[in-house]
Amino acid sequence: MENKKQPKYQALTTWLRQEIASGTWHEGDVLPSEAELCARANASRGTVRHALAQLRSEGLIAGGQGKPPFVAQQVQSQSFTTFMSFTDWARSIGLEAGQDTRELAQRRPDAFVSEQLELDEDAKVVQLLRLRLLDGSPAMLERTSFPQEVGRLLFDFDTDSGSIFAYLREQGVDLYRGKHTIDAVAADEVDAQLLGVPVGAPLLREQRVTASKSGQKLEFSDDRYLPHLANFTIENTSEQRASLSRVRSIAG
Amino acid sequence: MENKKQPKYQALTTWLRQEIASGTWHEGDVLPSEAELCARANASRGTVRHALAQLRSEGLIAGGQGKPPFVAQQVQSQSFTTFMSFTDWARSIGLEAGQDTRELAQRRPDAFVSEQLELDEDAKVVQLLRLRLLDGSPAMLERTSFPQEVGRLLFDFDTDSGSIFAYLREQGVDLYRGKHTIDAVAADEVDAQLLGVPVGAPLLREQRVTASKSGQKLEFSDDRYLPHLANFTIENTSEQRASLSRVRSIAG
DNA sequence: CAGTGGTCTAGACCACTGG
DNA sequence: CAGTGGTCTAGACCACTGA
Repeated sequence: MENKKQPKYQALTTWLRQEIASGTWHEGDVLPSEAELCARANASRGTVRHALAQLRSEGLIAGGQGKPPFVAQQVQSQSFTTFMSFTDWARSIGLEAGQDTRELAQRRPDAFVSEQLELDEDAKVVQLLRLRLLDGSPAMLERTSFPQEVGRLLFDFDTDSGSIFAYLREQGVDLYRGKHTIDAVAADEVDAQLLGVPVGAPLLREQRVTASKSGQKLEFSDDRYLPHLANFTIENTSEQRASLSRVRSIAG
Repeated sequence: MENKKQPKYQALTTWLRQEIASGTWHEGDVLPSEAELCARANASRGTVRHALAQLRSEGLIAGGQGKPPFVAQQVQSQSFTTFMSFTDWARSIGLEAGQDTRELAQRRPDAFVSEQLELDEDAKVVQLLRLRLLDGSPAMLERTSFPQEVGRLLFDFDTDSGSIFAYLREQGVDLYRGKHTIDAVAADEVDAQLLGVPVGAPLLREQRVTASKSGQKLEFSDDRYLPHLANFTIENTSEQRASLSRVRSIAG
């Protein structure tokens, strides 16, 4: 038998997700009815509905009363991983992510960072200043702060080798939820020098706090993008809440 | 009896939402156990769990196995209307929206606007240039273009009186879905003069295409915010997709 | 240990869709 | 009309939490 840890409804969603991804059912195609899925999966209707509800919430399927569910038009929407990881994002748009670490230090944070991470006054953090590249060209500058329990893992990691997000997850760090604030900011001297723009040039800033499932703050980051290289898009309707994705800017 | 159209689980979510909003339970407080909610609502556990799942997906409550659910930190999340309408948004944060219409004109659009609205080459649009205020101070500059069928309604409307979004909906215009692109841009001369910042100052830009349920494009807008007055926030988790809101910036 | 939420079942009735 | 999904029930077993 397989890993019996995974609940049945999740096995079902995984199976359906794969079938859709692999093209067994295409956009607009009708899925098997709930009753038929029950039979195929040898599950009760509640379990099947639990699985379908999950796919519904991901926007993969749609459908209404009296009609079988169908494969929805693929919404421009990114998985948690793609949205949280610059490396994953770059790959998803067909570019290669690069990184140039300028500083990795342990120090006492300023009040703002300390507040974001909900740290004691005397707690130290590990701070990383890293230039991110797309196909070799500067695209974003990240200033990331980690509490010591998390940050110490970075001293055993080559921060020029790739995704810290992926590395920390491999190390068992429970990066579960992200809160992102997006605004615009003028480039300061450091931004200007590393990103190759004049001081005062507009940058697109994303400030992010990442926390564990239990709410413990694990990371704070201030990421500044060249606005002609990246932006954020959101779609919403009067029936659904917004879903978000970060996409490559159209030239201009 | 009441409207019996509303299902029981939804009545439950509504009730719980109100109790939380009205402060019966505060942030971090523990909610009644599922068993107790069953008793109080005279409902089965499945129904109660359906209601709780809804609140969970909205981020209102959290909690894990073996522990009762608790009220989570309030997620900033906005309805479609609040996100689409500056006027509604201002009200939701306790400020008064104002507007100063600088121009309302009918003309042939440039290629970019024409493409966004999916218009024929020779079609004209109604364009609006309007400064938006928060408590009397300039906060955002909007450049909005409407296809003629929609735009002509504006000539019967006082664009200095309030929400165009609300007005158009009253007129039966089916503003159903929005696609928003967020980036940063340097203030041009018009921006600079009306918003009271130097030319080249960073502005937070939201470009938005609004469409009907059937996909017809009804509006394109380029809105430029003073970045210290507004920003966008998004939350996501590894289980749920992102939800978005535009929030008032903390002073800085 | 008792109490909690997580999962699952089997069956029921209703509202809606399509032929 | 038959078939579909939407709602609801009653009961069961498990995994986890905290006293």
